[in-house]
Amino acid sequence: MTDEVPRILTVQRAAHSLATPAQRGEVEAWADSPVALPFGPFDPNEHRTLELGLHNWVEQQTGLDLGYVEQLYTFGDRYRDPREQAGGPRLVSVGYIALVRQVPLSGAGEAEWRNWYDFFPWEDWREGRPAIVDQAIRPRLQNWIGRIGDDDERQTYQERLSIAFGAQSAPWDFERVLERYELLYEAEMIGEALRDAQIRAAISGRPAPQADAEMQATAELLGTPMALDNRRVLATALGRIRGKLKYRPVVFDLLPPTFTLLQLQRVVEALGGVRLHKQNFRRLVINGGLVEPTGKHDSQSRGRPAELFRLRREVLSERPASGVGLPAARIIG
Amino acid sequence: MTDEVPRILTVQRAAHSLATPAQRGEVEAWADSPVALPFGPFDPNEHRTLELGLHNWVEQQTGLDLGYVEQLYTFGDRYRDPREQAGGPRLVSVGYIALVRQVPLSGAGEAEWRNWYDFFPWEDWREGRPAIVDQAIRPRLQNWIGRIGDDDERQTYQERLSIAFGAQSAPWDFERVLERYELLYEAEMIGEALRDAQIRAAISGRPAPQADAEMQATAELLGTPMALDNRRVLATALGRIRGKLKYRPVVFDLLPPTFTLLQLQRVVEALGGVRLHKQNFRRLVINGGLVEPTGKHDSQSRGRPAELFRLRREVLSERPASGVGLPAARIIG
DNA sequence: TTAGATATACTCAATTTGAGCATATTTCTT
DNA sequence: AAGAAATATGCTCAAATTGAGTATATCTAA
Repeated sequence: MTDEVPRILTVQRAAHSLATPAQRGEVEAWADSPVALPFGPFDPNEHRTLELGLHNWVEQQTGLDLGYVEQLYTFGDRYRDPREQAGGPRLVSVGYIALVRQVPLSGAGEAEWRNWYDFFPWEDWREGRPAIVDQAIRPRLQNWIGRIGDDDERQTYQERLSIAFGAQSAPWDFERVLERYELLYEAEMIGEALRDAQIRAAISGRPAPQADAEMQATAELLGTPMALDNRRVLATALGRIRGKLKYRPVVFDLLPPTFTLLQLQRVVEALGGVRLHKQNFRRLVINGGLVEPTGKHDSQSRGRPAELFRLRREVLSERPASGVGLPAARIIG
Repeated sequence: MTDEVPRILTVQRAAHSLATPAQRGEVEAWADSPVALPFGPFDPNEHRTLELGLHNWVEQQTGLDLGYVEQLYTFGDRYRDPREQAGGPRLVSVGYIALVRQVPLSGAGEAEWRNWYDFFPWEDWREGRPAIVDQAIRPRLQNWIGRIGDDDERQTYQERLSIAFGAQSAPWDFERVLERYELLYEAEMIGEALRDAQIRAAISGRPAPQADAEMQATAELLGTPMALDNRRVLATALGRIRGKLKYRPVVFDLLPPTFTLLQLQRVVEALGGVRLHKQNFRRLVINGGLVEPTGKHDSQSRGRPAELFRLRREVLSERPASGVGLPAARIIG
């Protein structure tokens, strides 16, 4: 994070592809986005574990020394790379999440820190409900669903819309980042969807579908495209992090060893995409035993100096919180 | 589940291995357990997605038609199969969880339902704290850690012990199934650890380490071994399910369409490995809007007939629960 | 010197949780 | 037929947590 902006590390998409060189020439014209998540091959001879391989090429591409990482998801669908050949090899990617403090970058990948809400402008509610939701997303999705012929199918999509983007009955669920992205992709409102349709057409020799100016404009409203399905991967990651926020002390990797409570709150807010009630937030983290005061004070700020806190190491071994769902139900014994 | 026993589906381990036939002959003597999780190859030509591949071979091996499945984790460490060759191919497995009602089995895999606490006897606290924890596990682990020479390393293991198996400061955390399994494996208290040590020795030509009678006895106390690292995979799954239990309505796949609240409670208890307070559990699921009454009653039971409930479909779209960790902190706006 | 900004303390009602008691409706035993 | 045992369900009540403020403290900038 810098200031209040949560950032992800991107690299320039190297010219790698599963397609044959011939196809590549033909298809490369459909400008794939050069913005990619850091990625690299897994070499079973070199690396004892997937995680060690990860550390290795992240270091090479970005100069970054990762600490704690966590496996995210394994992506193996056909045509993740739309240039993939039927009958050819499959691109299977094992995604990992690492939370690190922002540091200067080096390495071979032309790495860059980017505001992750550039990729999901509808996910940041810190300044209130984003206008884009009601002005562009909902009406267009509703329109697209309305045009579905089959009754059952339309019904299903209608329900997915309510779940993903909320409704009277269901509030906006900040964790459903992936569901939202997938709906937008299926409705071809996302840049990648237009691009992939073009590529598929080019490869199969069909005439390229025409994306009209309005579709293009919508796609531009809906954030920066990424290479391949990287934005989908990123959506999965954001959802996962938001979920974890609730029950694991996960944000401290993004903070210096000592920090003020407002700094902590700002990080949580940035990841969650919401504003929190300040006094109650303090009470929660202090009474919850997550942090302990250092006695020192921050001098840089505008008003009354804030006390510096540190993470209570013991938290990692104590039960961090017991959630509210099913068996928060009292355990007997 | 049958009655109060949670079960997993196992198959007979087919004679598959990454080792060469020559090595296989040599090593097959170290009787690998025939108890395995259902598994199968992924064929990118056949299957559009990993998940479709999964459905396919599960059907073949067990005759089971899976509904909802969820990706668990991808396992790619070297020597997951201890017969693996240095420089040879790597066995990478993408694990999935499916929750299904118990049905009769068919298929080619000689599938069987087995009590999952047969594999983790220390995880079932429904009849109180299992004696095995204090009589066998803790003292032996403590002893093993005590013999570690390096001070820092011993300290680290001591902390892992507290986190995994609890201590004065930290209570037993029912979700840390994997941490517990890994400690036991590292301490060579688990059957698989003894077996893998033997196999590694045989392959490298070193003299086989002698597991004395006491180690053998301990290993037998600590549950049924499985093929390869399947028990580790299973530990990961159990931990994941227990985590999900808290904030997602995940148990209903294990119940008939209508059920009594006690049935529901028994399922939750079986997965969680704990007993719950009955009246409060009712209040939680009813007031939480998870279930709704059908008006019908169960007639089979001993005492007063229990009302039959069903899952409220709407729950799937509503916020299921908002957890307690960090930003249960009130959202402003 | 004061306005503005920020931090922190404290209050109070509403809600949720933990623990239990009481009552209702069955079947089983004698 | 009369309990006894088992199960389901309703209800209470104190303790803890949460939601939403108000009040006060301590700094910087003008």
